[in-house]
Amino acid sequence: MGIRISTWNVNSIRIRLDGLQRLVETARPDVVCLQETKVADHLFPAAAIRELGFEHQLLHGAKGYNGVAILSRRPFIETGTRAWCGREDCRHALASIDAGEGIGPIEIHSLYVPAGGDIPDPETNDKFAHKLQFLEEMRDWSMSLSPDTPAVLVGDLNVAPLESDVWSHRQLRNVISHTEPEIERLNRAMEDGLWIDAVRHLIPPPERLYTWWSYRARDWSASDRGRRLDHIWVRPELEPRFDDVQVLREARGWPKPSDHVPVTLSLKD
DNA sequence: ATGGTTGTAGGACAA
Repeated sequence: MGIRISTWNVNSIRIRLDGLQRLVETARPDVVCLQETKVADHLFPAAAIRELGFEHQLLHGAKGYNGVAILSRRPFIETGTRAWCGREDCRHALASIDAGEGIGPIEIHSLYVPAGGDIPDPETNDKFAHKLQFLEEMRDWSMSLSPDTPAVLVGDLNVAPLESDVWSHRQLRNVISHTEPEIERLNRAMEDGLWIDAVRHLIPPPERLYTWWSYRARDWSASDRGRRLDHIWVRPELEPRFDDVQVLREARGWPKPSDHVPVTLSLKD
């Protein structure tokens, strides 16, 4: 049976329902993890999404900003949310789901790391300080996870760590998402066997790979000034289950696109 | 060169 897990920063779920349907038809996910749903739970378009086959929905949203969700064809075994940096700002939802006979239950985490504002100085920019603190907390949290439970962490981590994750390492090295302090902290959160970057395991550098293109470009595809901000990490024990990864670049060209595209991981039995 | 666009809002702010 295996399992297919998609992650997508939708930048408002209510205006991305057509896109979600296209994602479901194209990538055939069993589980969809969303970020930036930008809607309070009682206004979430649950019925329309149920129609797409996702009967089980874990919502963790707020009015206007942030918001994460996990949509599943299969029942949840357990669900939860987590507050980061002492803030209840709807950036993390988790659910355990049966991934099939050979794999068993896995814990799936949908995460939305703060973007961090514009100025890469934690002294003058509180948003950047928050982002760095969040990334530091990711290591502590990762080390606290049970070593027995296979886990997958997906979402908009808002950091493009590798040179081949950005259109120009030189021009972005002082731009938030690709600065040294962010990359250091993101790497610390993965090191020592905590997580494997599943996407780069299956599509290794130096191949360029992006999941986000700014809305501000005249022609996003022609200029192709993208960054890989959306990630899928898995605990090392799941590595033998890797089957395939798909970055749905074409979604950036859909009508009313999000600025992020979906990423899908297939795990096999 | 310090722009440009999208979204939630129904003005300013976040991304």
